Amino acid sequence: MRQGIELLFFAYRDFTAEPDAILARYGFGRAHHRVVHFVGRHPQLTVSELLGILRITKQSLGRVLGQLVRQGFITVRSGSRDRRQRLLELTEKGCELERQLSEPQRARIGHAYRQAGAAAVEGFRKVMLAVIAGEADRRRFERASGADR
Amino acid sequence: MRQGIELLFFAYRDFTAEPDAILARYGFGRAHHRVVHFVGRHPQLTVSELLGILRITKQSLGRVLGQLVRQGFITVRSGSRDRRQRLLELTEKGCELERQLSEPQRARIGHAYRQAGAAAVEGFRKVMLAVIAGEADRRRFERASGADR
DNA sequence: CGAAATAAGTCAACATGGCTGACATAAAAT
DNA sequence: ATTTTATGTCAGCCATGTTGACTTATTTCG
Repeated sequence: MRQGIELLFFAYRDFTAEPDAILARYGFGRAHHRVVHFVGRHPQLTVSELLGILRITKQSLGRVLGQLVRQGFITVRSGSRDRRQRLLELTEKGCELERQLSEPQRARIGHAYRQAGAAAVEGFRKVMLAVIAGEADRRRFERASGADR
Repeated sequence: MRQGIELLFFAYRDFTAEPDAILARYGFGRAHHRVVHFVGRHPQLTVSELLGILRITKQSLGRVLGQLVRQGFITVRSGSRDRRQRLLELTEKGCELERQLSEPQRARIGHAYRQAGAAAVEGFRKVMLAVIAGEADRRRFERASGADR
């Protein structure tokens, strides 16, 4: 039980260390990474959806999102169905940043998956899903999910 | 692959949410939790060992550790073998705090383990261990480990 | 023994990224 | 026409990370 707690601590610590080093070169932090990641995975994500995922305040998000938009990593356009919404998308530059940041993480996870084997990965997914609190968040991970968001 | 990345993000986010709320009642933050956790798990831990685990600077640790010591959650005494070392231990009050903080995490992990089953837990452990970068850190998780540190 | 290395602590200053609270604007919904 | 919703923004606070400089006590090593 307590081992599980520590596994999460150490894994997360090492999992974030490499991207953090890359982010520092851009003058960015972990918060920027999270935004770039989720906008990359879900093009046309709205601000409030992003707030719901990150569980931070509008003001906290505003700071990092503003920097990413002003520096040309993310584009914003109004929704057509609801013109109040801002639909977020990565620019080419943003995609490149996302690739760079996720590269070490994909390598680390890929290595871990190969090392552990397919059956272990299955178990890993099961446990991690059960750790996640909300049914809504768990649904993001449904198999062969074509439907985003 | 990218799912694995997100699983770690969501699991860690939910995993830390409940203790954070408890910590706020003490005027503490996540950093205090980490110190209390590792001192609890490894009585007589030294300052430099703790620094190695947390991967933060002496100054950052000094702040939170100082608060915990001054407020009577942790005791410090000099090592007998090496009198430069400070051996850290939880007080009764510190143990109580540790129990309180770990309670929701133990519940969450316990629930996830039961939900997923023993085989899945085995796989979870395998993958998580392979995500952890350092051989030394992985050794902390050896089976039936009686030997600490 | 004396010099160098090590464990720990401290001061100061700075950055990131959380937070609250208050308020503004545009668009949609009622 | 009013209210609600989505978003943005200003100001200020706090926790926790950072670098750099320097001190003290103790151990280790030539």
